[in-house]
Amino acid sequence: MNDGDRGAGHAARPKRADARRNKETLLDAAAAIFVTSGVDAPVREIAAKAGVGTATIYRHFPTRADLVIAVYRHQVEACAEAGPALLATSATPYAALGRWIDLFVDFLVTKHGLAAALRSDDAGFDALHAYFLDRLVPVCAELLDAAAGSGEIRSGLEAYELMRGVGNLCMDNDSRYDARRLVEILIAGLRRPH
Amino acid sequence: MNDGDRGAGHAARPKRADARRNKETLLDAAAAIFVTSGVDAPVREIAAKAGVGTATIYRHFPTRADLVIAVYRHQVEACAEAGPALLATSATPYAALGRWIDLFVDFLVTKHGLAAALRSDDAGFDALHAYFLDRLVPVCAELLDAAAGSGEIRSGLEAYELMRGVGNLCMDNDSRYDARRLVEILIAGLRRPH
DNA sequence: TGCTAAACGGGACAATGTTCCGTATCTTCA
DNA sequence: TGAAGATACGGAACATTGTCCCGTTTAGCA
Repeated sequence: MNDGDRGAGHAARPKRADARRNKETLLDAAAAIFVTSGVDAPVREIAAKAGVGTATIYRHFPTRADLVIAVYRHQVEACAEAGPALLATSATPYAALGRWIDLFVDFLVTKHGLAAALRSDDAGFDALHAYFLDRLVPVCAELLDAAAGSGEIRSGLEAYELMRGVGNLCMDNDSRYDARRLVEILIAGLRRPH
Repeated sequence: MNDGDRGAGHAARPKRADARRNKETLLDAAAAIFVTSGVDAPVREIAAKAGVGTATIYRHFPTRADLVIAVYRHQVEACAEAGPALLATSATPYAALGRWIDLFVDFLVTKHGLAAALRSDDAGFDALHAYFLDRLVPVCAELLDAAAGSGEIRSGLEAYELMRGVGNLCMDNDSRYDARRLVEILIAGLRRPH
């Protein structure tokens, strides 16, 4: 789906060329700023970097969540698509689950403040929340179900809850804290006692 | 240690009675506001509830962390003191660890935003962070060491990291998320595979 | 009762999110 | 090619909140 069209069948008027250009510029600027200042960087900072007014940001991305989603969409999609692939190539479903969670963790820990935003019950982040849910929870559920089906893990934990827990464990940049290790322990805790 | 004295040996002039009174009033007001609006409630709101000016808050509690610590000091102390007691009365060190973590979770989940503040790398919360560390990490370390010594859990995880992980799992009020369950899985993940 | 230091309160300032409106620019159509 | 209308823009304006300052009040004491 391109920026110029409307997605649905009957094509309405395409957006103006300068608007499309600005949207691209904003995405690049936001991506750069997010790396240095996190996803909570001031709107003015992003606008300045892109060389546009603040209103332009709100016009293209009504909420901050929309901007965050747009910036990370590619990586989220890649993560989502990796799920079935891992399930097909790993020795056991549980191994696939572990590897997929690793991917998710890798994604989260490199994005300052993303996990915090994801957790936030601030209304402005609802869209972000919903997007991650729609895109990743079903993938996780598939892996979880497979691992439960093979008898490797206890059942009864919702994918939603697991994802949220992993996200919570990752929203921490402390130097004496290793999110990967904690997540690994959490996943180990899923194993059915035998 | 009372509010009127200086703690150390040579007693300087005690604080004025109205100052002590205001400090008490502020603590009560803050406790009430924290319940309804979380520990991030606006300074003005707390000041208004207590019927004092905003500057008075800063005078008594230079950072928000100081206020939060003062409000929850009793509960934190109680939690810290429960550690050795549980170790003495539980069937195994691992059981004691589990029960103590339960206490900690109970404390955290009932305080909106406390865990988030604890996690925050915002400089203003350094004191809060340090206090929790000083007071609770040693207790946790004792339980962890005991459980490792009895061979029930894998060793190699710092108490600091575990506490932080548990704290992270608890900073979530989502209705479809149960922090206790996730923490239970995490603790289960500590068990030495056998 | 009057003096002094402590404490107070509310306004001032700064940072940031959000919205509004006059202006500039693109697109279309003749 | 040159208006006309729709679209998008930019920055100022407003709201919220944390933080600090300063003139005023008050408690403690002689």
